[in-house]
Amino acid sequence: MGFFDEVYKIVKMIPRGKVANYGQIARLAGNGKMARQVGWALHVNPEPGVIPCHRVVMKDGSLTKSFAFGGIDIQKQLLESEGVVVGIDNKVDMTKYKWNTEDSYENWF
DNA sequence: ACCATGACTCCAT
DNA sequence: CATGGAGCCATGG
Repeated sequence: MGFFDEVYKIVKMIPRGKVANYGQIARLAGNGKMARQVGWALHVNPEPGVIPCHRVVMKDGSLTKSFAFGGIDIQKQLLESEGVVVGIDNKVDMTKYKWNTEDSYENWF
């Protein structure tokens, strides 16, 4: 597979304690307009413990309400267990926790 | 091939 | 800041 593999590979690269948004992953996978497909890819092929999909959130930091591993509360719990503070409105501070791919070149060095 | 759906995002109100 | 509509594209019926 092409796009899906890229998505899984990239999601696995997200550092612990950081989050990424769908559009960002889509762009890294080669197609900046596939944000929805990224979410769909994670939804149909969730590999708990392998793909840290709880680190993928909306562009504004909102957690997805259709999280497939038990709900938004589980995702929130997983994030906080990694040190990512989730607000009462289920949002994270993107300016503080966003995965900076620019500084992560070493990942595909 | 067409239509509906969706873990998205952008822009106008 | 909240909401709604439009654009987006892969998948499935």
